[in-house]
Order: sequence, then C-alpha cells, then structure tokens
Amino acid sequence: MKRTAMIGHLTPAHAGQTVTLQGWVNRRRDLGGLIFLELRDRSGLVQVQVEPDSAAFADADRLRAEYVAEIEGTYQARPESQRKGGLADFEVIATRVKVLNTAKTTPFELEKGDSVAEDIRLKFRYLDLRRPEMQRNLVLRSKAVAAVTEYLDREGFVQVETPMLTKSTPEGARDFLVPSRQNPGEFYALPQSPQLFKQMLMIAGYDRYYQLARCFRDEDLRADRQPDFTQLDMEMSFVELDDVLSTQEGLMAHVFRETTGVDLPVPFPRMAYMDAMNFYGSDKPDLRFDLKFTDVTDLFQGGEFKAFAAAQAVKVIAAPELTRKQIDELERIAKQNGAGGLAWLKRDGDGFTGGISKFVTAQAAELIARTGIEQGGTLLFTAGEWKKAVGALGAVRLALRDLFDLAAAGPQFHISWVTEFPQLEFDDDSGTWTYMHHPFTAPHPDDLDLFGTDRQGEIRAQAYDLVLNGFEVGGGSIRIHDPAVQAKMFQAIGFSADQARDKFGFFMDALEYGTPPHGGIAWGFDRLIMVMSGATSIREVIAFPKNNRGVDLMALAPSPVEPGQLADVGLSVATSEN
RNA sequence: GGUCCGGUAGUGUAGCGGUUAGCAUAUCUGCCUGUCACGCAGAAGGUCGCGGGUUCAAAUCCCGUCCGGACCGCCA
Repeated sequence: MKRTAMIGHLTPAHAGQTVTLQGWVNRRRDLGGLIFLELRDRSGLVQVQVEPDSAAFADADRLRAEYVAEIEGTYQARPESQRKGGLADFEVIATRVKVLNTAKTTPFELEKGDSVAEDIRLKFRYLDLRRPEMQRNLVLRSKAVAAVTEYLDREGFVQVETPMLTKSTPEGARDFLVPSRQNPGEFYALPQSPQLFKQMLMIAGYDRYYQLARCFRDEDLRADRQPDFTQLDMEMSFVELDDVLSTQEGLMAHVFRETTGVDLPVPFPRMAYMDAMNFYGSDKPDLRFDLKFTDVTDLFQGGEFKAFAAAQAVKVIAAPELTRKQIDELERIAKQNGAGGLAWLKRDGDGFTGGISKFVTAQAAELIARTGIEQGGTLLFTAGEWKKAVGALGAVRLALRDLFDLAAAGPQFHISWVTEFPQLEFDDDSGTWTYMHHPFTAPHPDDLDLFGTDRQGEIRAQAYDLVLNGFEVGGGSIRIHDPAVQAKMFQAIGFSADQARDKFGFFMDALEYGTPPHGGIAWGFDRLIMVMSGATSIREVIAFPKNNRGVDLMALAPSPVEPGQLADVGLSVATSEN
C-alpha cells in the first residue's frame, strides 16, 4: 500500500515528512499559477498546494470535485501569515499528483447535502454517505456496536444468531412472507423479533444471550420506523426484574460513555405507566422538560359545561401565553390525536378570559391554585374518554415543546424506565382482551388471581420500556416460565389450547422441559443511534434505508420479478382490479 | 385507509393571473502565485411534476393524478 497515513491521522509530528495520501478532491481553488486542493478521506481533510513549476501541476490541473487522487508531498507548516489554527496550520506541498479516477459532476453538492431533498440523497446514497455528517453517524453506530459487544462479552453474554427464514407468528405486526420453492404453497416469514428463539436459548441453558438482530415488520413507515430494522436483543436466565434493569443501566451507561462521552446517571428513574399517561399523556414521555398535566375531572362533573360534565377525564396543561393562531394549531394537533377539541382559557387577574371562560367562573380560583397558571398564561384542556384525553394532550405537550424549545433547557439526554404496564388491554374493535406487550410477558405474581375476573385489566405486567428523550428505545419483560401461567394468559386473550398449539406448538412443548425463570429486553438500535446522533430521522443512521413508502430509491426495490421466478415458487400475481 | 405540507435549470430557492421565468451555487471557457465558500469576466443550462379545466392570457386560480415529506390509523 502506497498510502502512508489517513488524512485525519496526520499530526504536527509529521511536519517535514514526505507523505502519500489518497482520497477524494473535496474542493479545488485554482489561482491560475497556483492550485490549492482539499483532499478528503473519511478521517479528515487536508489542503494540498501545487506549485506551477512542480511535476504535479499538469495532473493537479485535471482534478475536479470528487475525482480520486493520490498525492505525494511534504507535510509542513503553512507560512506564518496563512495559519488558521490547529491542523489548518499545516498543508501538503505536492511533489506528485496521480489521478486515480475521474468523476462525473455530482447530482448535488456534497457540502450542501443537509439542505438537499432527501429523495435525491437516497437515490445517490453512495455520494450522500461520503459526507462527513453521514460518516460520523455510521461510525458512531459502529462504535456503539463495539461498546455493546465488549460490555456484554465481559458480562458473560453469548452471541447467538437466530434464523431469518422462520415461521409466521401473530406477534402483532404484519409478516413479510417468503414463498418456499421446495414446499409449494407454503411460506416462511421473516422474523418480527427473535422472541421465541431467545426464550428457547434460555431453556437450552445459555443463561445470557445477545444478538444484533435484523427484524422485519410489514407496517407503514415513519421518521423513526423502517420495515427492516436492527434490534439489540438480549435475554437472561435466573433473573428478576431488578436484575435485568440494573444490567441494562450498566450497559447503556457504558455505551453512552464510550461513544458520546456522556455520563448517564444510574440507576435510571422509573415511572409507572399510569403516571406516565396521567401526567404526560404518553407511555414514552419526553422528560427533558416537565410540563405535567393537572387532573380537573372532579371540578366539572355534572356541571353546566356539557363537554366536561360527563367526561371520564378532564386534563389541563399550563402553557405560556398563546396567540389565537397558535391555539388553533394546537387544537388541530389535539383533534388529530383523538380529542374532540381543545378548550382554552387565558389567565386574567383572578379569573379567565377567552375560550370557555364563561363556563368556569365557579372553578376559576381552584383552577389557578391547582395549575399555578401565570398571568397571561393559557390553560389547555382535553376531556372525554381517559385514554383519548391524555393522549391528545400529550401530543399538545410535545407541540408546546417544539414551539417554545422547552427541551433545550433540560439535559441533552434523559433516559428513564416506564414500568407497570397493564398485562391486558381491551380492544374495542374486536371486543376482546389482548396482550399489551406480547403473550409471553409474565404478569406480576400478586395479580395472578385477577385472570378471568372483571378486574383483569388491572393485572400489572412485569414489562418495562426504556425511554430516551421521548423515544422508546427499548422494551422487554420478565417472561412466563410456568406452563400453567402461560395457559392462563392464552385463555385470557381468547386463544384456545388448540390455537396456541398451532401457532407456538414448539414453544409450548419446550416450556415443559425445565424452563428457568428468565427475562430480557430488546433495544431499537437504529432509533437509539438516531437520538444519540441528534438526527431527526432514523434514515440518517441507516446506510441504505427505505423511504416513506418502503422503496429503496437507489436499488429500486421492491420490483417485479421474472415470470419464471414466480413459477419456481408456485405463485402468480393476481391482476389488481380498481 | 385518512389529514396536512411541498414539487420552478444539476442543486437550493424567488416569482403566486400579463416577466425575455429572477437569484445563488454547481458546470464549461478565459484571466489570476497564498487561496481556504478564492476572486473577476463570460457562456451554457427550464416540457415551472403530469393531465384536464377556468380565462383574451396560467408557473400562478380550480379539479384530478403522480411523486416526496410529517403525522393519524397500523406498528413495541
């Protein structure tokens, strides 16, 4: 290899040495007689000077942006008057320039990549990934993987790979299906998570397992959701809930320290699901700022304001002074998130003006006392069915965060646990009970007697989510290891023994051969890296992501296939009828 | 499936009923020996996403459609 150093590894100690560098031309400044080049590789950038009388000049004159070049020259301090500080005090005086490859004019200027339409960046992802910002993200990701591996290996975790071609199981999301050529009419499914396999590994005695697992869910995309994504999947045997959480805290703190240099205070705060919902309207509250809800249901029960009088819940948040336009926008957000409307009041002296003020004269003093609303401040109310009322106000809370930049005053990263999720959730659409986490989640032992009673909605799950800056970056649970409890769980969600056997027969069998108590968690690894890097989209930390519609704009996947390929797997495509 | 926002030279944008469709940057040519977003002079580059409608006249207004993004539903 001719290259003597990566550009970013040059130091003042190299001064006076002859170096050979290879990279891309970032920029060319041609002063006529004198040419300056910026040469870039993924480690850094250096200025190259080419004198007109040097042997390098003719080749340097051919170089354009993004050409690949090899530069041999002397690394040296710049003239006194030209120093910029740090490594910009040094440059390479070229003695030889070799054009290793030419490049077409790029479809966008790499240095302006931040402001280029994302579909263009995705179509030319190989150019986009040349940008230092993107390289920083992918390197951060790589370092996080290294930190995880190092820590878990030290803690005795065994890395095991589980299959990508597996059995379709109703985990919640739609499966990606893969037709089987050797078994016509039958399908593999890509894993939504390695859940059952990792529990098998606990039954098999591996005690502590981890895997960076690719997972697939055929659902609509979002800024923080891709159809194929990476989970850091972990499972431990002979543990209880506190053991899992403290192990995770150690790991997460290690990863932050090694990658961002940030020290996360441990243990992480814990918040019960009901508190998260009641105070912040979300099971993944952004706790970099407070802005809690106040419950005022009781103040309006049976009162003259009809929208509140019969409401299951009336919640209020104390916002700064808002314009009508801002209130209208917040109401739009509230409605989009399930509220019937967004009632408001403006504090004026000992009472209120605007909005619903004529209905609250009797409650004014109590509202001021409970909410602590300041003069001129705005109270925003949602009312109705509890879950919708808190959820909608939760969305308003986040909109207020964005409007007033509330998170900026808090810590850069706030991480916490949300715990005590309900085990079961009533699904209005189907009129049945369903699992909230997944059907293998262990219920709290004190709540076991509630199965099958009219209070089964109160059963607490031994489940936990990791919440970072308002993003769910991990979730897990203690699992059921007692077949009798597993049977109760299936019964509660309306799974007959036969159905359970059909879907998870192998797992039901395995449970009966000596299953240790166990539990685990999975991190949404892409999402975690997104938050750590400060990116606003998961696509910024995935090398080759898909767009909103699940399309890879570079490779142009998905795409039709040859008829012969379909015939091989015994499929034909039905013509769509509009 | 739904709501909202957007689509104008390669890229980023202005124009919002009558413009030769403007600006910046990139590209190309010429000049230039200390630039560092180099500078100066010039050139080329546009089916204003597509289709239809309204109008004497449409990039501009209306309808449809396609594409991109954010969100709801869905999804841990």
